[in-house]
Parts: sequence; structure tokens; C-alpha cells
Amino acid sequence: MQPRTLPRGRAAVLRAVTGCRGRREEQALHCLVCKLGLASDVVLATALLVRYGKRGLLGPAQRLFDDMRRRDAVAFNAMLAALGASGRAADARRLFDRMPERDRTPASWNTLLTCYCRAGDLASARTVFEASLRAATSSVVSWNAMVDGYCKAGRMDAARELFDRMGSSLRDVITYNTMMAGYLRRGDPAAAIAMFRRLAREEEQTLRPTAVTIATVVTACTQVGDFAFGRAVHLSTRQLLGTSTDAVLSNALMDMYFKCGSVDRALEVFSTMPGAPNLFCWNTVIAGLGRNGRGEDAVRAFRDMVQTSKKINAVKPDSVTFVALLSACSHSGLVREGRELFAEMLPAHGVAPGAEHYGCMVDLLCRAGLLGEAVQLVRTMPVRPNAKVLGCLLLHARSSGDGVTASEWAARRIVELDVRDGAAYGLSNLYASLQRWDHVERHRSAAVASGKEPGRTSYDPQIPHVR
DNA sequence: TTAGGGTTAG
Repeated sequence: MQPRTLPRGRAAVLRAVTGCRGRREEQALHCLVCKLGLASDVVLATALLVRYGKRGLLGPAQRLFDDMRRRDAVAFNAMLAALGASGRAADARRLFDRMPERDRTPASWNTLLTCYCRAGDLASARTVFEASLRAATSSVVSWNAMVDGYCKAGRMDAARELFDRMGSSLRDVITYNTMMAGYLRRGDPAAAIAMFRRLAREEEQTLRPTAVTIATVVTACTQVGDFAFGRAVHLSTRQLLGTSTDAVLSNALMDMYFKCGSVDRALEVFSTMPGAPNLFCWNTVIAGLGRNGRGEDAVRAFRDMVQTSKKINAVKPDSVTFVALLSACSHSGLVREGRELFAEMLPAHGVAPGAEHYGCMVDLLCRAGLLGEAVQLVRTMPVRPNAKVLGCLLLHARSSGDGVTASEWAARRIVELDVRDGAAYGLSNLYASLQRWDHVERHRSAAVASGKEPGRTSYDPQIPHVR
């Protein structure tokens, strides 16, 4: 790069740094910055610092910060955030106190507040919050950060108190999104839906739901099973948000439609998504097809995923993908496919089979009546079988008349396992879950007997995924 | 540079 083109080159490097994904890319760009003699550029150094900070690489972040010849407010705040991301609230506090007065922006106060929240020190966070109120540096962001701190700590009552104190003049859509997510996290999707209804009712004139709002309320609907309301929200907000729904919203919608058996609608969302589907979306599609008895389609979707990812920015299957895929095979009795996919996990996709994948295989083999093979698999598996793997084996062995030996073997291993874990706790959990399995089994038999069969639509790989 | 969201075996 010639000195003459440097200003343009600098802009390009900056864009690359803010847009890069992987760790290797970051390091390569850091090298490039140094080689180009741009290391003293505060803006570039800060951009790199932010990347390292988010990744929790405090060492390189701190070095970049220390090497800066002059530091502006943005650099200080980026360093505060980096410390916060690594849970170093005390260090963040020291840096904050050291900061020159003119460099202390509202963002500095808010970042420090978030540092304490992340570290679980709500009392100190509250002190910073109150101080920022007095220093008149607070904004709706400070309130939202404090509300979120309480939500993440599970203190919904304290969050609600602040929410009420804010009043409708201060609250924005993020305040609502934060509260909704808080209720959802605490396992109270009904309260999240009530919050959404309140937003729609009271703030109708002033606040508009965003894609985040819709994604959150749709997830809440899925959890309570209120698919009618979820569907209504989807339809009524389609115009509101325009056609460009984002990936997370698409994912939440697909998950809802799959879980209520509307495979068509789920696939419609998938095919009309903006941009290329990410890992979450593929995993949802594979799990959703499997859950609806479309094992073949799930395998086809997986093959599509692998093919598509070769062209566009790599989406590589992960551990979740294979849990979804193998259980899809298991549900549809695809023994051969399941075996093949299990065998290619590590060599072809770089995902080492874990206990959960062995669990899927044990289930697959047991359902196909291959109890002996399942036992053999558990005997030779390189990872320690967990209670779920052994429990699965035990369950199948008990229900198949000839499984006495296998059943005894599994029970013995379970006892060994729990003795090694040194707790009767695990054992009682296991028996509790065994009882739940029995319940599930009874439930399933009843559903089959009543002739409930999901409707059939094939996964169509011809649908264009990318526009 | 500061606040909010998604997938996982029986």
C-alpha cells in the first residue's frame, strides 16, 4: 500500500476490523495495522481494543490501550468495557477514577454501571446509577442498564420498581424489551406477553415495537403455547417492520411454527429470510423438521446447509446441529443415515461426538430394536456416559422383554457413576427423570392411538435461501 | 465507547 493511498487504506482497515469475525482475522488485521505503521492511530487501536475486549482477551486489549500516545474518551470507554466483559469491575472502577474529567462521558458512567451488573455487584451498580442521576449524566440508557442489571440478576421486583418510576415519558422500546426478556428468562412468559400488550396499548402513539420486541414476544408465545396470539402478532407486525425481518426474529418465528406443527409456515419464514441463514436458523430448521417427523427432510436440510456454507460465509454445523440431526433420524427410524452422519461428525465436520450425541445414537439403536449394539456403543464410547445415556438404555432395556442383561448392566453402571460422583443426588434425579420418561411414553402411545399424525409437506431445497 | 432478542437428545 502506497503512502498516497493510505487514507483510503486506513478506512478499509477500519471497516475490516469492525466487521471481522474470527480470532485469526483479528490477529491478522492487528499485524497489518502494525506493518502499515498505523499502530499509533487511536481510532484503529481502539477498534482493535474493542474486538479483543469482547472476546475476553484482556492482555492484548490492555497492551493496545497502554501503548496509545494519547487517549480520547472513546478509548477510555472501550477499555472500561473490555474490563467489564472480563468481570473486572474493580479494575474498571480504578480506571474510571483515573480518567480525566473531560473524558468522562455519559457512556463512561453507563459502562461502569454495566461492569458492576455483569460482575453481579448490584449494590455498587445502584450507587453508580444514583451518582449518575445526581451528576445529571444519566439518560434513558442508564435507566435501561440498571433495569437490565436487576432483570439478569433475577430481581424482577426491583426492575419493575424502576420501570414504574421511569414513567411513560422516559421509557423507550428498549425498556419494554428488557423487561420482557427478564420475565422470559425467569420463566414467566405470561408476564412478558402482558408487558407486550401494555406496550401496544399504552404507548401506541409514541413507541413502536422493533424486531427485538417481536422476537421476544413470539418466544414467549411459543413457551406458553399461545400460538394464536403469536400468529396474530406475526401478521399484524409484518407491515410494521417491513419485509426485512432480521435473523433472530425469523428464528423465533420458525421455532414457533415448528413447535405448533405448522411446517409450511416455518419453511415459508425460512425461505423469505433476508440474507443467508445463520447457524441458529439452520439448527432450528433441522430440529423443527425432525420434531415433526420429517427425518428425511432434516437430513436434506443438513446437506443443504453444508453445501450452501461452502459458497457463502461459512456456517459450519456445531454440536447442536448434530443433536438435532441425530434425534431427527431417531424419530424417523433412519438408522443407516444416523449411523453415517454420526460417523462423519469428526472427520468431515470437525465436531467431536459428546455424551449427548451418544445419547441420540443409543436412542436411535434402541428404537430400531438393536439393543445389543446400543450397549456395545456405550461400552466403547470414549466420553464418560452420563446419566441420560445410561437412563435411556435402561428405559429401552426394561421395555423390551429380552433386555434383562442390558438393563442390569446399565443399572450397575448408573450406580458406579453416581458413587463416583459421590452423591445420592444424581441417583434421585435419575429416578425422577425415569418416572417422567414413563409419563412421556404413556403420553406418546396415547397420541399414536388417537391417530394424531402431523400433516405432510416436504422440505423443498429448491426454495431460494438467498436473495 | 453505553441499554434489549434466537437453536439442543428421552
